[in-house]
Amino acid sequence: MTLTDLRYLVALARERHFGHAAERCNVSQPTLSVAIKKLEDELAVTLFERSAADVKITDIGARIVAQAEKVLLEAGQIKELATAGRDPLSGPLKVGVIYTIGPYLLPHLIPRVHAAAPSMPLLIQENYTARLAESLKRGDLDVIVVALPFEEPGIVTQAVYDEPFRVLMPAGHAWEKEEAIAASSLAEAPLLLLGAGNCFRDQVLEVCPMCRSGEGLQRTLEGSSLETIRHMVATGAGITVLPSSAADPLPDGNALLNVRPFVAPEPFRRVALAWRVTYPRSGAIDVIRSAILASPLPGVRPVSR
Amino acid sequence: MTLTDLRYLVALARERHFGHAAERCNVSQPTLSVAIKKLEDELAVTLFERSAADVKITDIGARIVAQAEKVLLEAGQIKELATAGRDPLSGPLKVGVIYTIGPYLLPHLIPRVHAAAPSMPLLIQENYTARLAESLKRGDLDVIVVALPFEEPGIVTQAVYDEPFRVLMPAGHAWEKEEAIAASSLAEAPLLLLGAGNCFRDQVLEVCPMCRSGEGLQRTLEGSSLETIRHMVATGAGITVLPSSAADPLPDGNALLNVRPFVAPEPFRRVALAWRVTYPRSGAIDVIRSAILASPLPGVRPVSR
DNA sequence: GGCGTTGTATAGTTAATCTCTATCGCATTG
DNA sequence: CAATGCGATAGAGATTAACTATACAACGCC
Repeated sequence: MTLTDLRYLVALARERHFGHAAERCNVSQPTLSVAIKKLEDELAVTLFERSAADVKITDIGARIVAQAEKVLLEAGQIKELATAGRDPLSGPLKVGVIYTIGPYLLPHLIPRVHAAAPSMPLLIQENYTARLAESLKRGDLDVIVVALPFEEPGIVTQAVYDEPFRVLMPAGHAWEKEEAIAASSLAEAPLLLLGAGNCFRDQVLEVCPMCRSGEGLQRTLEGSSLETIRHMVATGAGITVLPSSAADPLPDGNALLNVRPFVAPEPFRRVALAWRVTYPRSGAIDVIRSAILASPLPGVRPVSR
Repeated sequence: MTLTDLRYLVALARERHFGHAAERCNVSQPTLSVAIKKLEDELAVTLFERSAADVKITDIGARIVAQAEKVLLEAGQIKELATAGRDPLSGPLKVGVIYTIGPYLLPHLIPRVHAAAPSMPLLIQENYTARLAESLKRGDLDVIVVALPFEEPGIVTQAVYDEPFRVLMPAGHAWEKEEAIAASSLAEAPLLLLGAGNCFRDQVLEVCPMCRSGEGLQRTLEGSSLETIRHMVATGAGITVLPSSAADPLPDGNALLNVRPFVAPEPFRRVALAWRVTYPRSGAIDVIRSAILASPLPGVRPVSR
């Protein structure tokens, strides 16, 4: 029993004439004849009474035809589902973002994606890189925004932008008069750091090897956020390093805080998109990339593909 | 897209492993692989993300699988319907009976058929032979009980029983002392006849050629029934001829009526079943035949097949 | 970092099936 | 009784579906 057989069956029930039914199905009369006979043999039921005068459907035949119509209807729904699902910009997209990007990117990203792909709602999760990677591989996320380096089997990454680091210090700090800060100076002041698990913490420590080795005065704030740290800096608890997108939006004449770049070569992080190689909705990812690049993130430099 | 493809699809969605899914479908892994790929091409949608680690279903894939399950479920119903409908003794049987048999046969027939085939309800229509024949050919009836001769293209008949004719006369009639009546005598008395269209009327006239030619005293009672005629005979309005099943059930010592056979050779009618050659439920017809033969119709002689 | 393992895709072949044209057989009709 | 209409059947050809064998990719393990 195939869907084709059922189509023949329904056509014959409608036409009550093998020739006409065959024509409607764009097949020859013998083809339809044989198919119906095969169906009857398979079901071990007489579906039609053939006579010279006309073709009559049996009681059981009528019931089976009604069921066959239901099957064909449901099968048609499959094609409709496929057509509707063909558009990579339709259907929800599960996006993951690391904590140190989310608060600065998402407010810009979400409306831009919605404008570009109105029928692609975003389901967003913020988390550590490691957790995002796990969810991505498991299929709980479709695409994630992380900082490089990020290497995972089965995952491809695409750099989107580079983002320089800034030094944040309270108003009245000794370095206030400096134009730019040398990375090596970081060990001299109490440096406020995010907790373990945040890749940005590691990247900052990378910038300041002395801090990493524990020679500096750094203090780790577990379970905190860049925003909390910023407030702490404002109260004079120490200095910190922020990505430009988090540091630069502040009005430069902020009463409590000063932002300074590093001296060249500026340390920076490279932010990338990552998804499973097998993920089929590449169009959706393109939309995300474009929306990120269209977002006004101060200080960032796009990475050409 | 075939039902087989959908079965593969559902299996793969369940197993999330091409090899295991193929095994469950009793096909080789490449067969299933190719089928899924063909489906994906046809629907122009990626249903699964294949990777070394595992097989993930896409969002659209999951929706299509759910729909495929629905299709397969409905398709399975077809087989169930066929199985249920395979029994010729299941489902209603549309039976037609001529007016001069129905009242005497049906009270016996119906309970016997119900006993033999409890899930085959009878839908019964009484009518003239010509009308029954029309309904039978149109498919409004499945089998009819008529008197022979009955020849119709596409219709087969099977004699069931022979039924002798009887003479019915009022008590005190001149022929009361006769053991048997000669057919030729019928022209001498007022003979009450059914209206045109009843085959039994013609058969009676056949018995008595003089009556047919209008030489007798016959009176036709249009729109009447054998029972009405019997009452009229009882009131002395004339005599009549009845089939034995209608005449003999009377207690012989009926105060108002006398029943006499004809002198040999007794005139009789041959009652038969008729159905379309193409009618598939021959088992149902066998049940009807058996039930008729098991009915206590006085005077009738079974006709061996 | 090469190598074995696991798992899917591809190639090539064979077998089944589907569909076609041509024709038969049956029944009705003029 | 020939003509016609219609479904069934036969035989050929083409398509498709299945198999086996093998390639290929990704990961894990010494």
